Amino acid sequence: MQKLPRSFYDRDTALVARELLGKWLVHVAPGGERIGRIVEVEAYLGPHDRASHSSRGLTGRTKVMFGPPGHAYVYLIYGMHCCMNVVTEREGHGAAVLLRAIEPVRNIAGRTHGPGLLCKAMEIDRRLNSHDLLSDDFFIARPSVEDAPPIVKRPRIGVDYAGVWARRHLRFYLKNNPFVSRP
DNA sequence: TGCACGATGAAC
DNA sequence: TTCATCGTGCAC
Repeated sequence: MQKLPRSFYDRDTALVARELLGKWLVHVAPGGERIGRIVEVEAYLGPHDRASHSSRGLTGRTKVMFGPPGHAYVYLIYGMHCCMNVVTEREGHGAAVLLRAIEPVRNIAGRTHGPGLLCKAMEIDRRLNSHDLLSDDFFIARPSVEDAPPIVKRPRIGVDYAGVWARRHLRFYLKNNPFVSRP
């Protein structure tokens, strides 16, 4: 298991999204070390992407997205669920990858097939917003044995308000994986 | 200072 | 299809 370097995140967001599939999300949480295999993600390209939070510019909430790559962007949605993103590209760009589903690897209880459920199972909340993913307690790693299963591309979920951007195939998941939120 | 609205999940 | 529940962004 090898921690991903900063340079992994400082690249094209859709490419980073695809390459995050199969990687391990690791959180050394109070309840123990929790590990999940990333099986579903969505790319949010930047301020020009109408589905992205960064399309409203640099605000209190989105400042993490405009920060340096390799940090966690965690926010509260619908007043009750947390969603976790990984900041990508160079500082100031405003892009991120939403983690939508994981497959349990170690110490994972409950369902994981959705961004809110993923955070609950991984013990991720807003206290981890802006946390550096090159830290030792919260990071993403390349597993010692990594396969390369086929990747499916689909429109993103829940962004119908985004016009033409809602139709872009920026959601990626591992084909036939039973832990994907919506096959 | 007030208010409409979610990158969701669960129940009906 | 409906609803719970509250932080954020923007209107006033």
